[in-house]
Amino acid sequence: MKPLTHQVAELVREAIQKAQHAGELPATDIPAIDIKPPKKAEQGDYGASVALGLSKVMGKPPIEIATIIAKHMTKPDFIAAIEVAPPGFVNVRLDENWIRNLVNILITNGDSFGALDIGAGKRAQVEFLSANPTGPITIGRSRGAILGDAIARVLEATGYTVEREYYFNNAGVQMHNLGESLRIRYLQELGHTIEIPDMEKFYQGDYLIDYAKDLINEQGKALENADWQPFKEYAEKRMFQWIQETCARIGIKHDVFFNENTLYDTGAVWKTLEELQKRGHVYTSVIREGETDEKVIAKSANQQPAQWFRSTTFGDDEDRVLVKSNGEPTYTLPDIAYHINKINRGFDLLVNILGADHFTQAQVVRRGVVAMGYDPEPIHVVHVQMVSVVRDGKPFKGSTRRGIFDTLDELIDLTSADAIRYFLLQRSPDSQLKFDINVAVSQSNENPVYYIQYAHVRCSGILREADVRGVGIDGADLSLLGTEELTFLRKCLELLDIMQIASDNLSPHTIAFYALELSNAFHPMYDRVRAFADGIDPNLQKARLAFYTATKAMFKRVLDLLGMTAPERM
RNA sequence: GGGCAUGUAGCUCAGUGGAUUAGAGCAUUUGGCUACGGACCAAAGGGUCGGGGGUUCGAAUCCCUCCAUGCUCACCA
Repeated sequence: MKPLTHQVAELVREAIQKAQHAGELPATDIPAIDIKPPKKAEQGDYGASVALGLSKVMGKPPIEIATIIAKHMTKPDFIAAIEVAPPGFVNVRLDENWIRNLVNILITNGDSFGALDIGAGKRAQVEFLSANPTGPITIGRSRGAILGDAIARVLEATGYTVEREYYFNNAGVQMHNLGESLRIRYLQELGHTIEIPDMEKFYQGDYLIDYAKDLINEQGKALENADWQPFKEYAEKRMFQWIQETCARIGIKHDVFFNENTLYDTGAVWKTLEELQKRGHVYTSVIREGETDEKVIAKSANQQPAQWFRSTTFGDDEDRVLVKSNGEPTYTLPDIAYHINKINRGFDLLVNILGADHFTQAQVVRRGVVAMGYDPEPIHVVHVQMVSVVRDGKPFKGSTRRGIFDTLDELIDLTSADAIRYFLLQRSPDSQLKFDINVAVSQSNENPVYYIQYAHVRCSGILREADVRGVGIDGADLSLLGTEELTFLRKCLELLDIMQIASDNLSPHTIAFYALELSNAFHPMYDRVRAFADGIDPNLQKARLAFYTATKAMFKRVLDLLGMTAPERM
């Protein structure tokens, strides 16, 4: 199903075209038609303001244009009435029995309600959390992790076949240092007196002491004379286990772990360089072309030449180094190769979640992709702003365990996976985020997570009661549902528009907001629309039970889309 | 200094050209439990949409400018 706003827009467009053919409206271009719910409910369900904009080009008063449009509009089964309102709106009223039928749709297919076909037949990849396995997931990274997963869920719901990918590098200096750090811990645990060398490079995390003990349990002294490599491999294995365990706790699972090394093994990195050279976008020089800073010039006088990407051709402020003077590539080169690899895997949409601090790098890579002759259009980079954690009104300082700061694990322990997912998804990625631990753990009306889940719990309560009383919903007469229920069902219908927006803009926070609005529509109604009131008509009771069955499915669906649980009891 | 982003109610934030009145949650004030779970509900107060210009019939939304805040401008990874 398409969002009704889109269907109505299409009806309006067709009506204008028909009127133009009939000579009742001048043959002008038709602008994009925006359909919005009017401010006041009594003005209808959807309104089009297109006549106001057309007034000038068509040389007619808006009200006249609106009247002509309304006259030519066809009326599908979901529309009860088409009306014209000053100064020139075309308003549409939905058919109430059609709305009531949403109850049946939700009961039978609630778990796919709001699904769209935007991405039907298309493949999307979402790359997120790509962190080198040198430590546990930090709070800082968790926002991107949860956003990436939520975007993947949105894309799945809007028809895409989605792969979640984790890109990592296990061959760099950091991993060498990690291996070396574990080696030192291992030797220390065996009783050797080893000084911790360079504090800058040494990984201080106490977990390495635990790993060293485990390693001794498994292999004894066998590695006493080994170099850093087996330690690096062991640390990496453990670290990935840890990262994946943390991910599992919060509902995240990657389909593909892509090792940067494969880009070297297959020669892709150097092929990328050759291709860029062939295309004339690379030069060899000790210094950036056009460098004017005398300090930089003086400093580089004795250096070996490096290979530069002339990214300024593609709008960059300055050219970037691809291969350092020591012959090693910078991250830019394998990053470009990686993106080419992704494009060649045939995805229609490539989403990449990065911190705001990676903005420049992402731009360089994009320019590299263009320089390689590829269309960068499928690549969408979402940058997330910082998240700061607050407890008791003060910046949160993580665990006192040495070397492990601000882990996502600790935050899950302190709060809950549901709370973290909701609070991190609640805001637009563009806005900086304050995560207040006190609010996230509070079991009160400060906490929207409980407010939303409580709606599901209340529905469950009603259905439990129905079970006890042996009342079923078969043959429910939905025409008995009143305005309160209809208001809620109209709200349910909005999910289709929300999904469209969330998918188009890669913005799951709209769903988080919607979940709160839906709860806001639910609770007042729950108070008044009772299924077990004294002396209630059995037919009305049955209709309302069907309605609450649908309502429960609706909350389950929305919570699913956010990756949150829908509890039966709290 | 350049780039990107942000600035909307006391607080946290939605809202990327339309309906005489700019929304939500929390907080504040007032009222409501013999009910399917009160982790709830009803009502009220609270705004020069950072400042100033401009475009438009119409601007929180588009353009210019200024101010404030965050991130970023490596032969780092």
